[in-house]
Amino acid sequence: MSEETKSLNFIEHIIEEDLAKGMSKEDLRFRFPPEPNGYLHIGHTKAIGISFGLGEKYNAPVNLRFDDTNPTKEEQEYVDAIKEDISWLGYTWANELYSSDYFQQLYDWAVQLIKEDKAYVDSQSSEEMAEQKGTPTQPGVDGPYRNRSVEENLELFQKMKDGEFEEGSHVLRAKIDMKHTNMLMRDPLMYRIMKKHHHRTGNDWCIYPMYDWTHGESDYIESISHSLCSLEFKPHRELYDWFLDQVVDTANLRPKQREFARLNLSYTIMSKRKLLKLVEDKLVSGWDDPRMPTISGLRRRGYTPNAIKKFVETVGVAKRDNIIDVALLEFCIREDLNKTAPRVMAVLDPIKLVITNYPEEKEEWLEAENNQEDADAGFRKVPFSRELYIEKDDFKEQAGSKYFRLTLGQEVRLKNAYIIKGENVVKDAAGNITEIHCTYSEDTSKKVKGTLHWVSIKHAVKVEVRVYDRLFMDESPDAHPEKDFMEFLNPESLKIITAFVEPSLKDAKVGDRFQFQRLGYFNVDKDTTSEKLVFNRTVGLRDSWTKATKNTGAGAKNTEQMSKPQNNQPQRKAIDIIQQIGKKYTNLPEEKQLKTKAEIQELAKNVTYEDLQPWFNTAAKKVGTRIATMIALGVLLEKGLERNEDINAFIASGLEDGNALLQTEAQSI
RNA sequence: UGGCCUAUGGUGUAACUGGCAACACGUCUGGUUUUGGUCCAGAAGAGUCUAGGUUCGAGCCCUAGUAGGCCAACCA
Repeated sequence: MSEETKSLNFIEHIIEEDLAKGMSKEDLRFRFPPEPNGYLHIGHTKAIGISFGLGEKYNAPVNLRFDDTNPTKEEQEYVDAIKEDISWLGYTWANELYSSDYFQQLYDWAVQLIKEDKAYVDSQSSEEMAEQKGTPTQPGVDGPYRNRSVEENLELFQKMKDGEFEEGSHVLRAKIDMKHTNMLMRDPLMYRIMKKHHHRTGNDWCIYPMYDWTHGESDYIESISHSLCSLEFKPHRELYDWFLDQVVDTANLRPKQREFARLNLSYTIMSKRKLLKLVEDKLVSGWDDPRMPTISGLRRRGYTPNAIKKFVETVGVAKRDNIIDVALLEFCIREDLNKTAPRVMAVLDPIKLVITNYPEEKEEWLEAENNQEDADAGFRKVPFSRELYIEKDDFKEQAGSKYFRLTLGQEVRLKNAYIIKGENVVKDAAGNITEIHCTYSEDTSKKVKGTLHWVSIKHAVKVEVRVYDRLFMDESPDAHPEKDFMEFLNPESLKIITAFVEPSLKDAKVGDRFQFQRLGYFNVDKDTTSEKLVFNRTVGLRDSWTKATKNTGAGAKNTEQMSKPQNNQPQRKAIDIIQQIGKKYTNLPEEKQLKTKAEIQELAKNVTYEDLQPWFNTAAKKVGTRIATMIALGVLLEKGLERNEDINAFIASGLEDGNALLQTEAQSI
């Protein structure tokens, strides 16, 4: 059984290499280390997907470790939310752990470092220390307390621990090198005094370790083989290794930190601080507002774990900064929901349709397929009667031939029901259409261009629908140094609509997902009460009609419909094709070279000197391109092109070139 | 005026040990369709940042440049 070989990302390559070099598969172990100071967002999903994905791939344990070394910011609420989000995504951690579990061990190691004269207590203000630290371009200088005796350091550190000092009066620093080119190595802080209650250790400690001192040692304690984090921690790696050097026993596994580029999404912000501001300023309803990029927001919006995982898998893992198009996220959720969401009919922007030849009191319950993508989804009944709602957009008094929907005199199909023909309209005094009158025919076998969704007015259920658009109108709202990201807020990111849905939806439960046919995917919001159903629009269907009309000047209504730059060229120029096929000329086997040469000569007949001339400056290294240019030049000269300085210089350079093929072509001219 | 990292279609990611640059999204055609959805078939779009070097052959190796990112919290 041959497995399909999927290409590996750079982290997987590193692991495979380690395995090849003798590391045992059983030693593989990963961790996801969130700080419980906010909610997880789609960006974290990438980190989660990488570490937990690796765990699944190699059948290795993955720890969930809360990095809780700063009691002023961290709260139990966030711990609970993070656990819920990871579970919801479908991942299982091997152990639930906390950096605070290791406070004693960390303290003991710190004492050991002091005894080895590798750490010292500094008693200056943070301003003084910052000054001595220098800048990225200027080395730092040693502070006055750097050479305290081991005994004094031990005593001071003990007193720090015992709570005898005020916050800010002393810190413990590693003694490394104040002139180091990496600023993180300029005697980094290991401990600060904080007389704060900690969500797990209570008031046991009044000194708390810093991230750098904590993280690598925690990895070591847990025997994490590969400690994966985002790119901005790259400079920390040197310090991570230095701290490890001080405590690692070579008999044990030594963790390895590797960094990948974090996920950025277009039209979205990921900073926890900025997301918090949206919550605090009440611009959104909370961390789980369906417009938020948080996992809880996406969940409430109707996204599925599968879609999110697929998305993370698709964006890949590399080391360069990226901005992923939200269209990819939308593709992933549509792809998933298309297969699973039951179809129903709902009218969001209703106009009354009267079927004049349908009896007043009659009603029929017609059979409707729940999901044609899923053979097991079954059927339901939908009520039909003389008076229906259809979408306003689905009718025009008169329209061009490209309009497939209802017009006067034309026939369209009502989904799951009959064929109707527009007859006339009723207007109010202002000239607005209030009713459309039509006649129906029971022959449903007819071929018609359009199919409309509808609901029977008598049976319809009135519901609230929340239609979301992107929160920001700029592709990267927080990438403008001159402008605040808040300036780009989209005032129309939420539209609350009263809509009518078919009665089968009456019993829908919070979280249930549906496709409102021809409109999009919707789910039942938690604000739903026994009185009122509330739906969120998860994402609209792909809509090539709106796309086509807006190009002809109908105008985009919202930012989702904003057109992207179109980059279509009617036809490629002959010279471009020549350069393309010429590029690999020297790599080709001889027979193919001949074929390619003939092709170039054929194409060259359509090339002007003005097209060709710029290619004379092609870098010497790009021999293939130069050969192609030389061949084409030959054709032009044969056609009667006059030689000039540029041409002669180009031929001369070809004659002198080290490449025999290029020489030959130059000689033949 | 330092150190580190990165550079491949519009976007994201591949390309094994150097061998005709591939996949997904997006875009555009056409077909099927009781969803202008899905599905199917196809197309356009890349001088692999620049200039040198090594090589029969470079996206990949070397050198120099350019551009972008990160680094000066008692945050993580």
